[in-house]
Amino acid sequence: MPQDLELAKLRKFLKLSTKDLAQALLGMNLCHRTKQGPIRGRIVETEAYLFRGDPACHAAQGMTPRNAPMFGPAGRAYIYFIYGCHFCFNVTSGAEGEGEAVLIRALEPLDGLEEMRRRRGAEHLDRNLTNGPAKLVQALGINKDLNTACLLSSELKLELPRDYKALRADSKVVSTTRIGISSGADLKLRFYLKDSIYVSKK
DNA sequence: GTTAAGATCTGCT
DNA sequence: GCAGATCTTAACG
Repeated sequence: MPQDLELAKLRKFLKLSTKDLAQALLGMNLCHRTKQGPIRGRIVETEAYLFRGDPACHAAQGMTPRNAPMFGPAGRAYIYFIYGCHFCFNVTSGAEGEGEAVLIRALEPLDGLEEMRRRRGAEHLDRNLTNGPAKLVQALGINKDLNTACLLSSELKLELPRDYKALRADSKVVSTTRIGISSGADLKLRFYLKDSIYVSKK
């Protein structure tokens, strides 16, 4: 697909509501172009965090220095540090001024597997390289410098694969409650591709 | 200035 | 299955 057409389609996706975008992102690719070559994975699991009615959202109490990217335009990176040792990566979403984002929770490794293994340290099964929000950040070499980066034009990009439509036609999307939160625990805002073996948890 | 909680992962039992 | 690692953020005094 010509690049400008792909960009136009991606921009359309970014106008979706956060909940719809969280589902639409399943089957898209995330690619980090590093000095060691591209590291790429297909998104298989996401969670939506909403500005209104969602106490688990980082932006639920309004804008702070940390969550400011969530209030900016859709399609940027929101990267934060958690538990003293991990980073998580989100795609900002929703209208400007509304603090919303989609947490990317798991990828299916596609390219740069050697580099992923190196970055993850130990000898890992392929499915253990990127089946968790902090794991995929580590595998792709995403760092805080990429916070607020545009995901259509920076070294870290969303891609619409050629087989996106076909893949989505074949794959069922499951929605469940989100992982690792205590407030807003009843909201079914986690989505994953049903048959993927690369999700963080069934 | 101090404090408590946190959208996790790993290794050990 | 559970505890420990490890530190930023934001709320509170």
